[in-house]
Amino acid sequence: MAERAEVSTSTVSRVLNNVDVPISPETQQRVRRIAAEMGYQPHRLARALATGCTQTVALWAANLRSAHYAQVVYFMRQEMLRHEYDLMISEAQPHGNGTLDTSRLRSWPVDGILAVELPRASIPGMEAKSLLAGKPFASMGVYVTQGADHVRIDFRDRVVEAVQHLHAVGCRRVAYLVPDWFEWFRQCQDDRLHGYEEAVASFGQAPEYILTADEKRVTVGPALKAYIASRGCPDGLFCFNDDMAIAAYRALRDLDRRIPEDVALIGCDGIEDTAYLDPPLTTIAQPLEEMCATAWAFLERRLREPGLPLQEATLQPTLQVRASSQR
Amino acid sequence: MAERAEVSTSTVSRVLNNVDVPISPETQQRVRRIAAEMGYQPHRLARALATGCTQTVALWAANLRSAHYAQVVYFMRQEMLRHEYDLMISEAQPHGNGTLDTSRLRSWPVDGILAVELPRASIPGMEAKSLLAGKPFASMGVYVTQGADHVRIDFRDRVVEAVQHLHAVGCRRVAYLVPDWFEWFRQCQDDRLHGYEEAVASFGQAPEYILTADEKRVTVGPALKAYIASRGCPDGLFCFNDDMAIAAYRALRDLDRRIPEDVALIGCDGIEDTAYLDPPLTTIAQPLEEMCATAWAFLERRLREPGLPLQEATLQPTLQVRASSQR
DNA sequence: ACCACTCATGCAACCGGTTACATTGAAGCC
DNA sequence: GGCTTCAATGTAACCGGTTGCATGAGTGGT
Repeated sequence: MAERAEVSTSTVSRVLNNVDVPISPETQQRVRRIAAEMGYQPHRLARALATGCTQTVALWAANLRSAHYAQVVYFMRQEMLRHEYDLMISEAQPHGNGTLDTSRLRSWPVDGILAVELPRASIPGMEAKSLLAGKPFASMGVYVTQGADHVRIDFRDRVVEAVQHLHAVGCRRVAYLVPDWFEWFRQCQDDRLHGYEEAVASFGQAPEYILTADEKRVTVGPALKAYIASRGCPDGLFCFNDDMAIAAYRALRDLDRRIPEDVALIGCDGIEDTAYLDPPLTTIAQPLEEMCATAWAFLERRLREPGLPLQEATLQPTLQVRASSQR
Repeated sequence: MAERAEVSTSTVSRVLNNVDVPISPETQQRVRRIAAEMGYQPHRLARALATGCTQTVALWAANLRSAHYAQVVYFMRQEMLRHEYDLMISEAQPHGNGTLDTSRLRSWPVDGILAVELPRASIPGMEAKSLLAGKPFASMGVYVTQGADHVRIDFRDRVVEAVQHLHAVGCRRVAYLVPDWFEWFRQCQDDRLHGYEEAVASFGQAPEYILTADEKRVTVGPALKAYIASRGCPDGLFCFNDDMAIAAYRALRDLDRRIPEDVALIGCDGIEDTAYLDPPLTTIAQPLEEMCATAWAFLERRLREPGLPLQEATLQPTLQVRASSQR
């Protein structure tokens, strides 16, 4: 502590942290001036060690590679910047047994954790809370995390609207392109699944699922082609997310199916790129900025008041109708 | 220290850190067993405070919103994961005066900094090194950071190849779509600029620049349309990056110009999405995985040996010819 | 038997702050 | 004037580890 040029360290600490202990105005000014002169930066590690609070939160995303999550990282970081917190990033790495790998997270002392789309945490009996050793936790997204602060994106009504819209423009066979973790989705109460089933039921079609091994484009495209080759081509396609929809563009083009004339297409998430596809993709856009701001507000509040009752909010995505579903 | 059930804290520390002080085998086993039993996690803050090393690095990206940087974040994180380091993310925020805002970075005690594309740092007299208060530093990308470890992507030859390829397929007026920080680019020795100028000179065309206010799609598209309206349409377009190329797709479509028949298009960076556009975009793909691995290796080495001479590497991107430039 | 020396481990200072508690000096009250 | 009270600041313990140095128990040499 070079401040000893003037007074003792505890006084300095009190002044700079605005502790509510009375301090003479002259001393305050002197300390402030000296600190400014020498460009004093309190050592955050030391402070964190003493106070037990690091001014850092972790963002835990299901899949950092997708543009959708990149957007979430972006917005969340803007939010952190405003609140003078730092952001560590992590990726959800499911163990073989279906639990989440928290070892890396636990090792770094963050004050709290923000998570996006942790499907498995929403399965009863697998609360993320217990996995995280009681760290303040807020989650966001479609999958509701049991027993934790959560900002929910309620896709159901928009999916119903989207699929009925496909029917309205003349589609008579609307399939759902979806990763084949099918049982998970049912257990997770996936809104999209329910919305799709409700919608097709409303116009008397049986649900038709096109399953793909995962969400990667290199596997989705071939799976779709194979499906069409063996069972014929639906005239409407609702996709689990925009990434899969983008893969579908290419697969359909390779098969000489026109969008939207032969197949009308709708995606999910609202990735910016989809507006630049040819034709522009109809998609259900998530209110990411609001989602991030709300989740941060929840977490920040809980950091201050750990005993707070559960905080929950539900946000509505919006259907953006573009040319891929217009006839 | 709950370990006092057995021995004293210093011994525990020595055992778990494999210090080269002789320790009896029984003690070692006992300590290890107890530690395992109680799931002991050394408190990283405390360790960091004592050792002065946090096992954390910051990644500093020019623009987190773009899919290109999202990829970099992704690959870098994979690299960190392998090496048991944690990653903080930051974004380069240029001050009004052209320097970089390092305050957020300096505040959190990371061991070192990785940066991607810091154009201004490559301008003589603005070395990033001095800005970072001597923190170990490695940069990556097109813009070479003066006086710092650097992994360079050398675009020049590939850009020459790309632009000559446009000429070879019949383009006679190849323009360069580029953000209008034009003076910066010259000062930064931007390879793309030099490559473009060299290539058009090789077939006797004068360079033609289409300047845009920034790289955002919402501004690039209108700028391109306005340019074409006033000066006519080039038959070949080389784009500063893929994001701008994606914006160009839409603008050209709106103007009823076909790709590649009316305008042949080439982008830069190799964003995954570009393969799914219609037609798929010809692009110059950066070897991101290798870039990240090399930059990490440089930084890691410098953390161990601060006095090391400058480390530099140059990687070659690859021209991926796809339908957007084929006739 | 004694000394020198090595092996194994404990002690205590330190990293750079925060904070409960003690101390000091001056003002207020009877 | 002595005693209480409170404002202003210093002291020291603590956060949870790491590490230089000291100590004590064996061991071998003479």
